[in-house]
Amino acid sequence: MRVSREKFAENREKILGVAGVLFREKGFESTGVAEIMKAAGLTHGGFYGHFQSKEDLALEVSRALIERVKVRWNEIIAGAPDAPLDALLNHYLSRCSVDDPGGSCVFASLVQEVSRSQGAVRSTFNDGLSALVDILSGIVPGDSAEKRRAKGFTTLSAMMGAVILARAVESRELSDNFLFTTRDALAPATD
Amino acid sequence: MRVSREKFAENREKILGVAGVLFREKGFESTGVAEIMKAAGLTHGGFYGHFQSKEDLALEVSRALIERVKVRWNEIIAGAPDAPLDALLNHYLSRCSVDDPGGSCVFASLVQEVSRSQGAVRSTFNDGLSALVDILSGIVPGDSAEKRRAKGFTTLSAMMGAVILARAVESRELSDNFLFTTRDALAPATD
DNA sequence: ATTATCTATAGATCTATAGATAATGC
DNA sequence: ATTATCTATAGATCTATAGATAATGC
Repeated sequence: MRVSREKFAENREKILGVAGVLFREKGFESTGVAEIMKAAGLTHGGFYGHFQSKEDLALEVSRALIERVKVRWNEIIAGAPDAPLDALLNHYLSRCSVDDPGGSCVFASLVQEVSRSQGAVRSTFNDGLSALVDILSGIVPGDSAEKRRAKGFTTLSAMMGAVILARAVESRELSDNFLFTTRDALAPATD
Repeated sequence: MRVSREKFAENREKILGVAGVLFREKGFESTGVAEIMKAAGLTHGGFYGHFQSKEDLALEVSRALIERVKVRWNEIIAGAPDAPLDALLNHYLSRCSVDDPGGSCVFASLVQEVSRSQGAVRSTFNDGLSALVDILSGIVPGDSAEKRRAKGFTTLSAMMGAVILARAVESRELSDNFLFTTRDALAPATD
């Protein structure tokens, strides 16, 4: 049942897409190759025509998802020149982020698992986090470049922590508290 | 090779101890029963004389480690009545925390994995997080009880996020930045 | 003829159990 | 006699591969 070159490329994108969702929802380790291929509408064995290994797929998915976060953040910032930080916080610290891990920030789903690993995926995550600090440093308030850079680190820590904890608790009320107290604290009228 | 009742209880504690370290270092899923028993100096099959299942062990370990975090936080607070928040931040946002996951806060290692699960372990984590918010609400500055409670949520988010990100990055410099900018931001001279 | 996919399976895990072994404690 | 541990293994995963199948594209 061979398939055209075009369809082959399409299948590859399909695998990357479903893997991106499943990895974020269930973690790298809990998501099997067979499960990914089934979700893509293909058979298990066909996977190895597209990727050398599961690790290879994990790396490509990580790169794509991290790039997507950066692009999205920059779009939101460009779209709200008057209050870029507020816009970004409203986007990131939202119930959407918390309730749809499969479609949201890859770091908020997978940092801990990746922290325990070594290799290319971890390096990619490292570079991605560094890039997010840089983006934040450019939009936070602060008297000096040094202070703004420090605020980049604290802002990312608070954002990530809030989403992670908002996902961990079971009641909507507690979850909302983590999200919205952090959003309000990071985007005060005066700073 | 039967063993005395006393030794049996000792072996159980040993299993709980090594499992606590291994779970925090490698995650629940990546740590096998055989590996735990080997680290405890016992054989694989003997495990099921002590615990009904791996899940049962995970629950007992989670309860013990969460209790330990609460006790430790309260000790630190009681030991520094003049500046309890500073003392707690110095303890939590330290290189020790970051470099020794096997001996540190169970949430900073396992929240994400537990968030993806359901059942008793997740409920235990939920209650533990709620308790930590309560502890923090009691020591943060603030004009009203409501503001202090809000600050409890933001403080926990920032603390947890900083340690998690400090573990994720590869360079000592980036890691220190997450830790110490957050520590300084949460414990300002004036607030 | 080439090649993308499928079927089937090897080999390496992992959790859990069954039955044997041997020391404790009545 | 009871019971904590050990040996051995069942049964269910999971990644990766080998060989067959069948449609594309020269």
